[in-house]
Parts: sequence; structure tokens; C-alpha cells
Amino acid sequence: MNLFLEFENKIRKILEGIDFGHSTAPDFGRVTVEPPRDPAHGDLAANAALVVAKQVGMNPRQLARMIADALARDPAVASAEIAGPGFINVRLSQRFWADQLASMLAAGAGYGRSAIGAGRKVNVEYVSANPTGPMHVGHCRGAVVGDALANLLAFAGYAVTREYVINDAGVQIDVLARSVELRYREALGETIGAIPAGLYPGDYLRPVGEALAAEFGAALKTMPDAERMALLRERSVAAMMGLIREDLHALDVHHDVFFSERTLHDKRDGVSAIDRMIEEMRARGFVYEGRLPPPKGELPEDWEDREQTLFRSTEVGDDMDRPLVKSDGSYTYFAADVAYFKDKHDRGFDRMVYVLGADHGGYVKRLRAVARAIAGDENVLDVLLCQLVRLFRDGEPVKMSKRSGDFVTLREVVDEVGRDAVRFMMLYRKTEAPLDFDFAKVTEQSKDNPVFYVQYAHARTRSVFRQAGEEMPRLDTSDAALAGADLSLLTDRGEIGLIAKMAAFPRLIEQAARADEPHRVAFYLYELATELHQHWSRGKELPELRFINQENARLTLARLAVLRALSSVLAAGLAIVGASAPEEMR
RNA sequence: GGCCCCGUAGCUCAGCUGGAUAGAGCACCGGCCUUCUAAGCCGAUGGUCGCAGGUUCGAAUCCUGCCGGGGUCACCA
Repeated sequence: MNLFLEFENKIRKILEGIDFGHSTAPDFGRVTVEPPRDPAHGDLAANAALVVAKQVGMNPRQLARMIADALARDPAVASAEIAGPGFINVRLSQRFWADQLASMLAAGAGYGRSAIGAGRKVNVEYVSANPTGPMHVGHCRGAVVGDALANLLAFAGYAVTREYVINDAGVQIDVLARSVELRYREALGETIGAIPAGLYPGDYLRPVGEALAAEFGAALKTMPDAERMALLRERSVAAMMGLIREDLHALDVHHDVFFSERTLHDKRDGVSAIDRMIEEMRARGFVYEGRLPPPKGELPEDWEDREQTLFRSTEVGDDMDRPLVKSDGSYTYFAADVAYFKDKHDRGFDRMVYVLGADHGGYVKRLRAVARAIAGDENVLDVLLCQLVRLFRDGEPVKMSKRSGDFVTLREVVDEVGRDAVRFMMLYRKTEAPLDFDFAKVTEQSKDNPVFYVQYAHARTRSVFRQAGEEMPRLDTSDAALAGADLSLLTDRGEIGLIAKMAAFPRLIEQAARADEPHRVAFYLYELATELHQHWSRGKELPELRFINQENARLTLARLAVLRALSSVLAAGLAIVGASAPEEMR
């Protein structure tokens, strides 16, 4: 329960207590309480009179008067005024803020946790980079956004499973296996020359070939083709997933489930998961044999008009029906994806979140169709499309040529600027907006760098405790002592401002979770840090405002209570972002 | 041509699912260090929220149509 909802409920109670003389009860559903955009308007703004007045045939300002008068009798309320067309602006009492702070301290690291998720099972699928090489920088944003979203949803009370789909079934795996085979022969001393076009040229495949040479000697060469390829595929994918896991680890991204796409193709008793899905969907009328109209625009050269197995996705909102079987008889990627969705659904997830790159935008509609066909509701599915990241160095775009295998790897970026900076900056923009990432800027130790700015705020809260230990060694600053602090001594607007900003944290979490928008946490942290830095600076001109006051232990303790809560909130927010909350900056 | 995303200060972007006089940072100009960390803070300048309609007490936000930028469009992953 956040404080805004608390006041919404209070106002609804007040409204329910008023006799409007109507036979039908008015609808109070649109009553909301929000922080006013302009802080001069107070701490809370309620639209109640505006949304209810018409229904009950009253003048909004007149109704607002009644509500405000009732609110003013609440000890939590310092004043309730009417403004504009009928807004009720509420200013909360010092007593109320002191109580808020006390409950923050009591909640400790759990402050801001929410129950809106109600334990619902959510599957967040993210990264899912092809196991054909190390992660490149393009994977980075999705990895961070997905991981932060998972953190956020967990904090908001969802039961979150973090999942990675290993695309280990497509033709790209054959390409990988053949590329590794070449490296294997190279390791045996053969001259392989230039890597042929169409194979992966990257040096990262050398160690894989060398390991195979060490383990098998020349034995692979005489192995039957099918057996050799199967072994090469398996070893190559395992090796690539090893690289990818290391990369993810460098970003502090951890998945609960690595789901192998191949298992959807594997037959048990002669039947695969995809086979079963197709039969089931065929029985429900979603699968049929038919022809597809040729693509719009320029006709591809190898277009062939043929009868094929199709998924009737137009029935559930898609633009066209989708092929399930390729011309060579194998299943399409889409077929695997339908089976995969079904698998998640069968595993009991209430929500499936897909974090995808913007180039997958065209895929969203058919995923929704799948959700409607299988779960009966497209709202169980949420897709986050991450826009492109553009790299800059000293204001110049960093060129990348993927063709030569010479791309910027995720590891290079993390090694250069650090995990915290990468994670924070990837979230310092809403997901749908493109993002410019400048190497120089994110390593800068100044207020121009939001990562630093926020971490510095946390370090500052900690440094005061260290300082207090030196200046006032007899002052007990334990949690127990802080819990007993006299919080009524906190009367300065900067202190109250900090408490008020922290009090907005639970609502922020709920809104960010509801909207699947982890970036809001990063922006909130920046604002909260600003609040601290501002208040801090006032202590320069007005020493009586400083947190530590050697002549007044009781006041110091109350102010340290604010800082304790603040470091908790900053740490909790940074944990969602996935950046560290340092004790000091060096 | 269809679908998706974006368009807000000179630049980079927020804008709390419809609230009041639209906010930050950068850049530019002017201030603040015998300090619990100046690694910071304060002030000033800067806007037809792409355009035009609509919905209502109220629109940057929702709907429709345009304009501009990006992505994507059988079988690939």
C-alpha cells in the first residue's frame, strides 16, 4: 500500500459518507490521488470533486469544499485547500512524515516492496542470443532491460522466472559446426587458408577446435558424417554457451532456465513437442494445409507457390497465416516458437514477457496471435522492443563491421566502462527510444554522469555515518537506536523533502512494474540523489542544517535516521537496476 | 504499399497510463570551497509539445487523418 492509495481510500470513505440523495450510488472509481506536478501545490492532489461532481449534480468546488473539510480533520493532514476548477491540494503534517520515516526504518531493505504481483508466475525471456559466438554489444541492452525488469517484477511481488532460449536447432548451428570443424583441422596442423564465405570467421572458434583435437586426435576425420556433425554441433553449442554465460556473468545477468529449442524437436516415442502442438492445434482448427498469397511488393527470386502446413493466425489477429513447415520438410522457427509458448503456458505461467530487439518488431503480432490461440488471451503476453544502441567514442560513432567478425563485443564494453555504468546507462532511456552510449561520458566521475551521481549519493549517506562515528563516538547509530530517534525534530523542508521523495518510492515501483518500465527506477534514483545533494549543499551556508550536530545528539540521531532510510532506498533502487551501491567513491 | 516505434528547449531526453503556469541534464551567462567529500550546489536564458481535427470540466498524454525519421514485411534465426 502506498501513501497515495491510502489517501484515495480515505477520500472514497468520505464520499461514501456523504448523502447525495440519489437512488443509484455514484461511481468513485476514477478518484485518484497523485503528487502534484508543482510542489508548491502541496504533497497530494486529488481530482475527486472533478470526477464526481457531475454525477451527483453538484458544483465541483462546492463538493471539493466538503471533502477538504473532512480531510482537514485527519491528523495526517496539515491543510487541505481547493484550487483551480476543484482540485484538492493536501499538505501533510510533520507528524505524518515522521510516521512515514519510522515505517521506512522498520521495513529496512524491504521498504518499497509491493504485493501487486500477488505471487503470479511471470516468465521473462531475454537475451537469447544465438549460440554462435560471444555476445556483441547489440545484445547488451536487452540483457540489462530484461534483467532489471525481472528484478523489478520480483520486487513488486511477482514470482519471476528468468529464461534464456538457446536457438540450437536452426541451420546456423550447422554453419557453426562446420566452422568449428575447420578449426579442428587447423589445430591438427592442416593449412585451412581463408575461412570460406558463409562460415563464421571469428578467432573465438580456435580454442574449440583445439579442444576437439586434444580430446579426439584425428579420430573425428574418419567418423561417419552424421555422427561427426552431431558431435560437432553439440560441442560447439556447449562451448559458445560457455562464452555467453561468461559474458552474462560480467554483466551480472543470471538466468534461472536455459531452454534448449532443440528439445522441442526431440522425439520421444516418435513424437516431438512440436508434433504434438501441431496435432492439438489442428484439432482445434488452427492448423491446415493451404497456400499463401505471394508477398507484397517485389517478389523474392526463390518464391515458390506451394501447399504447406499453415497456422491460422489471421483468426487471432495476425495479418497473414504463418507457415509451420519449410519446403525441406523441417519445422519453421515459428513452429518451434508456438510449441515453446505452449510449453511455458503448460508450465503454469500467468504472464510471458519477451524482451526483443527492435528488429523483431514484425514478430510481435504473430506472438500475440499465438497467445490468443493457446492461452485464449493476448494479455498474458508482453513484448518489450529494445531500440538500437549507438556507440560513440569522443563524439564519433564507433564503426562496426559484423561481416569480418570484427564486431564490438559486450565484454569489451563492460571491461572498459564497468558493469555498473553499462547497466545504469542502458536503463537511462525508455526502452522504445534509441540510445547513444558514449564511452568517455559514462566513465567520467562528475555530475554529468548519472551513474556516478547516484552512486555518489549513496556513498555520501554512508560517509556521514563514518564521520559521525569519529566526531561523536559515544552516539549509538545502530538500527535499534535509530528506531528510537525523536523524529518530530525533523522540521526542515529539505529533510521533509527527502522523506516525501522516499515515500513516493513504493508507488514508483508499482507503476514501473505495471508498465514494464524499469527505466523509471533509474530516473527516480537520479531525482532522489538530486534531493540529497541539494539538501547537503544547504548545510554549507547553514551549518545548523548539517546532519551531524555535535551539540545535539538527539537531532543528529533523527537526521541519521533519514540517511539510513535514504541509503536503503538508493540501495534497493540500484539493486533493481543491477548496479552496486558503494560505501565510498574512489 | 501493410504493420510497429519515434517526433517535447539550440543538443540529449523525462513527463508518474487524462490534471493545474510542460520539467531535467548538456551547452551558454552569472554566483558559491577555513565544508559531515566543490566528485557538489544556486541563479538567469531558452517551448506554436511535428501539423490539423475530434473526444471532455481538462489533452504532450486517448481517437482519426496527414507530414517527417527509423525498423520490418513467404521459407532465414
